[in-house]
Amino acid sequence: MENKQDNKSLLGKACMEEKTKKSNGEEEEDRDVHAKTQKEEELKSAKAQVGEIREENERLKLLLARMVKDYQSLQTHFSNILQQEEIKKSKDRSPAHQENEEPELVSLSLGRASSEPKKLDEKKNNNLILGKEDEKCKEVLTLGLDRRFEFNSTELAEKNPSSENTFEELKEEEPTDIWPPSKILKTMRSEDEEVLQHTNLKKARVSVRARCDTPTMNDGCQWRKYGQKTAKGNPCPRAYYRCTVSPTCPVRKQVQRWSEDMSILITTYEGTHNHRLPVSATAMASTTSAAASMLRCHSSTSQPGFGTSLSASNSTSTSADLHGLNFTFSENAKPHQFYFPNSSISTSNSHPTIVLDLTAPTAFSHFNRLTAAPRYNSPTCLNFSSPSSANSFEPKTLQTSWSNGYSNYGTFNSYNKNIHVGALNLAKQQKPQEHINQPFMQMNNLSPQQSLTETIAATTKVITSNPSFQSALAAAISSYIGNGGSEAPQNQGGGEVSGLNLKWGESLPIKPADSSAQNAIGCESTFLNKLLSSNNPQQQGNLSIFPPNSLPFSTSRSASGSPADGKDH
DNA sequence: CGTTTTTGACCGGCGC
DNA sequence: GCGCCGGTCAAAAACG
Repeated sequence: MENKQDNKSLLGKACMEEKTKKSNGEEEEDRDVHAKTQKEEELKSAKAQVGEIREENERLKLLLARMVKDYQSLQTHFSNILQQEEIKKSKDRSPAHQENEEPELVSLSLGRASSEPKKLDEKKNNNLILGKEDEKCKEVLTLGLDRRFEFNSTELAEKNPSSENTFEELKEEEPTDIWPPSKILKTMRSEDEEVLQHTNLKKARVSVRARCDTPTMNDGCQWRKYGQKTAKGNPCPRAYYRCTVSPTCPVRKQVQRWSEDMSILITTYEGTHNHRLPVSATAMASTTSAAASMLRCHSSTSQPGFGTSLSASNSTSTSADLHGLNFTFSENAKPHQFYFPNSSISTSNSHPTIVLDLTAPTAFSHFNRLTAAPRYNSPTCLNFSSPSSANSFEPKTLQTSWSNGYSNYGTFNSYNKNIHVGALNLAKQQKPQEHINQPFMQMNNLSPQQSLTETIAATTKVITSNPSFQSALAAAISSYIGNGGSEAPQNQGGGEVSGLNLKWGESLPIKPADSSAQNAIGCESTFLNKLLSSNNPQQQGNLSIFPPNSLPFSTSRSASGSPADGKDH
């Protein structure tokens, strides 16, 4: 480079000296020098670009190396703990011993991923957890990365629509079970945890109860009915649906009218989508995922009667599976609680179930009766019937089509921006004869649409806007970003969490779920979506959310024009 | 004709 | 072991 510059200056000097000669041949020579200079500048900029790319490459390599390292350390932990478990199982464990161990198990299991009961056992000091928390957090997050790899692969597959197999192939390797890590971890947990894991393996369920005049709730996903049964204790048949967005998607849902108030539809979701969701489906998905993750937290704590809150002493960690993304985070030193509005948690069933009651306040009395019913046998019934209008995140306008899907667009006004979100359409237009419970709806004075709008917003909002939830999430993210986050590029479409400039999310082109979606409304009432919604004015019609199956802190800016998302068939 | 729904059969878990 | 029950399968029917 320097030589070239020298040459350039020499040439320029020579040029100046000989200018007086003014011969034609010399002018041509002058032009040649200019051209050379231009080429050299181009070369320079190109080299600079290459350098930047190299740097980026290095950063990515470092990130990958870190991930691999974390994975390996976890594997080491795994084998160590497995050995210790073997040794321990050979001994008879006294109940007292179990009791002593339990608090630690609680603390660890909350993070869902971690696996170090024995390590901590050695320390015999809960406070030390605080010191170890960061490390734990890293590991926890690392476990989450397993999932993120999966999602990343999805992203890759979407980036390369021609290679659709990418995701499929990876999926074959990935367990399609809802809680893949739990399978791995199962063997290395204590017996108590194994029970808990077992319940998780039995698939946590999120039951959403909402007023709905259609046979099925319009949650944005595509479902195919595969069975119907009349369950005991309810004259209304229970319909079984499976998600058909992806052929391998394990998600099922059951839909049943509540026998005591047939205007209320009970939709029970089970599983996590292993594919990208249409934007219109993210509202419900995020709600149920958050609830499910809370349920996992709940089930992984063995505190009695804590249905009203999830709390633990000293240190807690919790995980959230948002849009299929596993977030596991910890919060130190201070107990925090997650309140579930209108929700109840039941672990007495074979399947741990959390019930989100999205019926209007008017229906709340029913809900109370319901939760007292033996089937749900819930210790708790939380009233959230909404008072939270004070919440600054409350959207000024919200619409939903979960009840009928007649209106066109859901718009919420947030941060002084109108964000038009995708249509939430799920339900196909119903045939008249399918409105089996219409009379009940006619009896219902409250507009189902309105009530559902308010309640779904409130539900998600309360779950996700809980300061503890946010701070825990923010702590986890900042912890992660703090570790590797310098590599995280600036995301123009990122959202902010708890005041942290955490850039995340990915812009998803909004696309109606299908043709009928244009007549459906978007119900992006979830606080999460708002939280993660894009402030990116450049991408009209795009909404930055947690991409269902993508790297949460994606380094990719590929969102725009991704051909794969929201594709309905 | 391809896709979805219906519906009886089948299966596995659980309690007795 | 038996029966009940929830859940799934799969062939047939219905639908677009």
